[in-house]
Amino acid sequence: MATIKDVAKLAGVAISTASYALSGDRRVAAKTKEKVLEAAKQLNYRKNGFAMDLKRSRTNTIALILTDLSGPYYSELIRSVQDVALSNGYDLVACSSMGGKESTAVKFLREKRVDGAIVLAHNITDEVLLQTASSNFPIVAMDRVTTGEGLISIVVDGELGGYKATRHLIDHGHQSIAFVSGPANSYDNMLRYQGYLRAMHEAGLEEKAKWRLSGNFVRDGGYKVTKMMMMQGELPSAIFYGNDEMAIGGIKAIEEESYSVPDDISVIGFDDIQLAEYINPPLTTIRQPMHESGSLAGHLLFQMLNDQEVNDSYKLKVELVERKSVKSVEEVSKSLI
Amino acid sequence: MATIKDVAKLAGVAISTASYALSGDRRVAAKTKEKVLEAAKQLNYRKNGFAMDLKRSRTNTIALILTDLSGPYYSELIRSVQDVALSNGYDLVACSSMGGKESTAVKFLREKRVDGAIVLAHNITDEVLLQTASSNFPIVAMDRVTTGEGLISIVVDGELGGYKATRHLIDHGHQSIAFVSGPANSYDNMLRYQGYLRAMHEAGLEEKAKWRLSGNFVRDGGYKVTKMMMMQGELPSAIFYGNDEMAIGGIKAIEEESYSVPDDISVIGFDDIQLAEYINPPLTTIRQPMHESGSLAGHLLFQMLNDQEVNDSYKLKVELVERKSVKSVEEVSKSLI
DNA sequence: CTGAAAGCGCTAACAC
DNA sequence: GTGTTAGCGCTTTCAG
Repeated sequence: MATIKDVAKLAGVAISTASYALSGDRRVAAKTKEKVLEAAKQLNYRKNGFAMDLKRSRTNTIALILTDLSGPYYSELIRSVQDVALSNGYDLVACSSMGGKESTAVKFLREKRVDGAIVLAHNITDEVLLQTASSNFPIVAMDRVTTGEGLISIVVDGELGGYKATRHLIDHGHQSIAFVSGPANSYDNMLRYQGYLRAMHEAGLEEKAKWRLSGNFVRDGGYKVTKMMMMQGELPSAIFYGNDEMAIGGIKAIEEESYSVPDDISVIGFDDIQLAEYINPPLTTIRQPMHESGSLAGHLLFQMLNDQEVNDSYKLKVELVERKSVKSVEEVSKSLI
Repeated sequence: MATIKDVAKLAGVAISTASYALSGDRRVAAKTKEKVLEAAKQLNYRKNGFAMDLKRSRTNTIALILTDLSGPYYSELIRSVQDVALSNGYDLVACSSMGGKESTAVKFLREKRVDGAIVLAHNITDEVLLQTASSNFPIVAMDRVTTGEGLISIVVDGELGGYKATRHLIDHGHQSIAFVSGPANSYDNMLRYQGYLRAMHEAGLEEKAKWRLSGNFVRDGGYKVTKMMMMQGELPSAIFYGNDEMAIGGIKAIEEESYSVPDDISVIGFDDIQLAEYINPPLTTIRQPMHESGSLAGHLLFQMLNDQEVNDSYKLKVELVERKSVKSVEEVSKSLI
């Protein structure tokens, strides 16, 4: 591999001159520059990125760390972060935290291969974040509330979301409402559940233990849990699934047993993933402000990178998007007559 | 930022000893090692990744380059590449080629910030690929046929796909079949179109110019073009959309005009994106073997990285997945009686 | 305008 | 086992 040294030699100039010429410094004579460029081309010279980063001790790159690069949910988020990065003249790389402590993500953080990071990955411990972040290595954590030096957090108001979802069901006359939760250790899930409880209590409704089930935030979990619920006989009139994936699985289960959504059972989800609007019936759900949060995360990161003051935690509002998977009980009974 | 030098000094050992201790070389005494580790912890020492890469002149990382990180189509591909990378002990970063020559992607390639790359991004020119690839910087290009030193390619048999799709329609008795194409400069599109033509000619059918329209591979394009077609009056009995996105837009247009898919018009797509199975009616389409191609790309890259021989181009088969958007003309006419 | 030289932080011979 | 040292390839003073 040709180095700048080779280029300089071939062009018959000093290394520094070659460097200047290559990086377009204006003080090299046009003729010299041309010579260098020619030599570079001839040698198929490629500058070595690390050497440069090492010297500059800056990478001009930020990382977006996700649990699973292949998850389809993040598209909007990724896009907005990307836009912000681009408009700040920074590069963005995405990497996965699969593999926990050994993952690419953790390596990137620990070894400072980037100038800062946005992390949306629950399998990275708070400890790692706290240890890695510092004023010259800012991190924006999403969906968790850890803060510290150089570490700020953005969360979405899941409690409010849970409340809104449940309230929507109650407002439509539902009294028996099941909650299908995600993993027990999930902070998001807990918030959504708390919102659910608040709405239920406020309306003087009771949560039935047998209608609180866990589907682990995955489609198949929602499916299985719903099947189980149906086998037990007594059914709720509405189900609040902790996320859309589970709701999609749930709807499938419901329809397989020849019940109809929303005629027999109303369903509401959470997230508003892309699929939500395409399934049948289109899913009423709580929309996560992906675009806003990505964009906010990006901006905050750059503010920190530029040593500007930022708050250390942000909470984003959430909204209900009404589609066709919830029907009011009055309407349902009317149509039965 | 503490460097290894600081650690060594605090621990009272030489730099090399510190380095050995930190990287777990077995020849340092347990006690020394402990001292070093303790010092490192105290200083909150983080090793500098570039310095290491520079020294080692290897990064243990490969890049997956996509046009748009936020595209949802690639999930399966990303996952399979990720699996292969992980199981080879390599890290994977994904980056976007948005921004063309100035993009992160091109920078990563030119500056060799990784050991090799898989690129699925049409806005990166063949030239860049050819220039950057070399025996010690292998690149696997997907969806294009450029090859060169250290550069191999994987394509999916689009011609066959186009043929199969069209043939499926013909086998269902359709004679007037429209083709909605993607961008004119798209290689994929061309292949699919050729397959379409081959099937048409083989069946002695004629392509009508007015039924060959371009929807630019986007949903809205499919929608508009279909609307236009419908306004012109005479309708085909089936439409082959160059990709699923356009088909989804097209179906919307068709239904807005109170026609039904597949009762009035049969529709077939290409790609088998996740949505395809969820829309109404579920879309019959040609499945791209995303998982297989990702996995193949990964394996080939590692073979090249390990200086093993590989072919320089691979072509993957494609299969039809039959769902509900195509109906045979006999069935249709029967139901009209 | 050009050249010599000092490192950036780390690894890996090599010598003790 | 541990210390010394020579770079990896580049940028960037500082002299000339």
